[in-house]
Amino acid sequence: MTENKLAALKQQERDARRRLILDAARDLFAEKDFRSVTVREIARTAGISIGTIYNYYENLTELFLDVFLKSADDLLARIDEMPGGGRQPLIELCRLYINFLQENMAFYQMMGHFMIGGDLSETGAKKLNQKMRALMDRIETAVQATGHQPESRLIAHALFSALNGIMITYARYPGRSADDITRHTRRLAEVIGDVFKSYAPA
Amino acid sequence: MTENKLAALKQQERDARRRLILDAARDLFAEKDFRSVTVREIARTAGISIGTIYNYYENLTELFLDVFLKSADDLLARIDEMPGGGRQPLIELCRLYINFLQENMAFYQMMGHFMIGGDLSETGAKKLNQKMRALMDRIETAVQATGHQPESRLIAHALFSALNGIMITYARYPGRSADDITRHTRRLAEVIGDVFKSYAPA
Amino acid sequence: MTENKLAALKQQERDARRRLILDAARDLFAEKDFRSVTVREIARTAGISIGTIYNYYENLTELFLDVFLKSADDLLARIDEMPGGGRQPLIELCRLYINFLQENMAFYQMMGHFMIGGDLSETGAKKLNQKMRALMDRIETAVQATGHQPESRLIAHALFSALNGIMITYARYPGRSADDITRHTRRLAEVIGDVFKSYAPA
Amino acid sequence: MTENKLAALKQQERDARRRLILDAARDLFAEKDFRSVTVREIARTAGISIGTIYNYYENLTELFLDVFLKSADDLLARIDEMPGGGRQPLIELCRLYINFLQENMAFYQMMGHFMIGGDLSETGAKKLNQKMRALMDRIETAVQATGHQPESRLIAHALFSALNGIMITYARYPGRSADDITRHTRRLAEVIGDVFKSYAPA
DNA sequence: TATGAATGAGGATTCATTCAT
DNA sequence: CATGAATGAATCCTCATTCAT
Repeated sequence: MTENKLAALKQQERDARRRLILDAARDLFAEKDFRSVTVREIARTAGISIGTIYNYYENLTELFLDVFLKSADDLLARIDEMPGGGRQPLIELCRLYINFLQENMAFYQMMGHFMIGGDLSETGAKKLNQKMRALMDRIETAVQATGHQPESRLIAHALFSALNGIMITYARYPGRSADDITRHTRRLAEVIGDVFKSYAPA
Repeated sequence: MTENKLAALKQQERDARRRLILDAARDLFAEKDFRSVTVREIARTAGISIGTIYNYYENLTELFLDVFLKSADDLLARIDEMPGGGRQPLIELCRLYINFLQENMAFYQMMGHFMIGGDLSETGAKKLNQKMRALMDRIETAVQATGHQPESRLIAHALFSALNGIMITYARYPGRSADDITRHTRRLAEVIGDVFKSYAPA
Repeated sequence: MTENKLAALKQQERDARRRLILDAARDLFAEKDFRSVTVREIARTAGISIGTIYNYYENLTELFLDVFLKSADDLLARIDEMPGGGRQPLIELCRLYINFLQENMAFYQMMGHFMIGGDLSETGAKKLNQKMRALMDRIETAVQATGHQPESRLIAHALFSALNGIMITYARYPGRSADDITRHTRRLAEVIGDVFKSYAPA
Repeated sequence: MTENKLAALKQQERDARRRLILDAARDLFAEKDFRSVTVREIARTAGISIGTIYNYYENLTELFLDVFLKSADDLLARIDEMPGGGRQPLIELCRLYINFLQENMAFYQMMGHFMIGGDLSETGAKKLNQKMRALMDRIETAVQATGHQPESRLIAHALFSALNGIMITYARYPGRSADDITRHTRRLAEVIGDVFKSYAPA
């Protein structure tokens, strides 16, 4: 029993430090393109040494992937906590997602990155796909709630794309204030939500 | 007058070489992530020296921006050449744009890049914004053609975002064949076109 | 007395663990260049922790040296067990030595390493030299048995060198099968043995 | 014609700088194990930047190989310049080779290194083998001159091994003065030469 | 005494940019 | 104006060793 407790403590400490690294990375991703974040920076931000990072992650890619997965978990949790009583769940979901993206710029950056080239390991790719599917399930459910039974998956894909597109296009529109951008992207999210809600395929 | 001619000739030659560099860059962008393309590669592909590239462009960013701007010009030209007689101009536009993106992966990659971090110069940012506005004008026109007078600019933004989102999400979906992806992205473009076409704000 | 027994037991345990480390290192050396073997690998192979290794050895060099010394002991034992009745003891010795080297690649690698740069401590160097002298004694004895009384030490040196040279030159000749190499090195050992056996200085 | 001259000059300059790098590497190899020589050190010693080295060599291995090949050329040249009138060409050759090894410690270090693992490219391995064969040809010729017609190649291999072995065993015998070592290794070379000269297989 | 996470200097290599020719 | 060799800061990652538990 004592051993069990000790092991549990060790694991807790390990998790804590992993979290430290993760958060450091996230903080940096909020400031700039995640691709230009270096191990040195992460180490310095986390207040640990470079070598320690490699005790927790095989390489930078694995760390980046973990940030992505954890962010996806956060997102899924937020969706699942959404009050179900709202009368416009689709639009609510759009708002929620776009707010999330705005706070987690790196999430969609990584989505694009890993989708395209992102030298992922076999298992890494699997984890990624699993999260993506889980996310799509939530969206599809919301789409179905608007009355679309057939083609609901396809429409979910389209909606997901549309929301992502907002970020790539306007997330940091040069020359606009952060507030302006926030307001605009939210407005767009609502429009898109409304557009999809109203959609009734012939 | 002779001087003028000479100057004109010089300018022509200059333009020709600029084109050479541009095309070399584009060819390389078609093969891989534009961020991983090096000056050396561009020089080799263009059959000129590295130094020459720096005679035509201040730095790599300027070159990349120029590729983006020229691609935007191509896109605008294609849109303006679109046969106007079609009964579904909005859907046609969606198809055209998504086809364009698929052939010009670097275009949307750069859009994301410049929007987010892209260390652009003042003038560079201006040129970029101008092109984006021109593109948005075409989209707005198509949106208005479906009957939306008020809010047409906002809807245009939403549509544009939606189409871009398709690419970031599905352009190179891992594990799918190129054909599958092409088919799926086109299908999504049509769905989005249809969704927006059918939209009639309350 | 109890204390003595306890101390003896402790010592036994200590020796056992030392042996564990040693054997792990040897196993790894059989697979690859000893210079590329890491402490981590040794610890993992031995099934103990890194720290423990440093409880038994000051540093990696000391461990490597110990492997060398133990290998030398093995070699000496084999030589001393050689049936004395053979009529060609010199050639037998050559065969034995070359077989040993082939099974203990690390032995000759380390010989070269320690002879050249090998940052050995004072005591380390002493131990090394002592073993080398012991080995040379055996060779000299075999040389004398062929009739060479004067200069026998010098000839022993020459013979020893010659045999070592076989390994550095042909031990892993690229493009040859392991079998081919074994056959060739043995053939060379015999030639060298024969050459030295036949030698009668003017 | 002017162009030809210009090109020739360029090539000369290129060769000169290659030589600069090569010599820097050689100087460092004389001081310590070539495996522990770093790019930074070579660059500093040569008085150039790190990047420049990579303009002349794909990677460190290629540079090391080049040092080896150039050393081999030097050796072959020395052998071919050997006065042919000597009455003991075999012993002369042994002396020459051992002197060479003593001045070019890295040569036999690399021989061992490349023979064993030395991640050589296809072409690199070819060049290496070619030089080795050229060297062996010289030795075989000298062996034949002592009267051995049959088995001369095998004996040449044995002799070559034997000479190399001198270096690995005594080149830097710890605790001996450089002079002592030189004297001893030369003496051993002579013994080995004499042994092989006198050899008459049954 | 055993543990193994933390350390960080040091490794090879890359690449945008400069500048003498 | 074209050239392309030289530059060197910056990249990721490794690994012997230490030390608190």
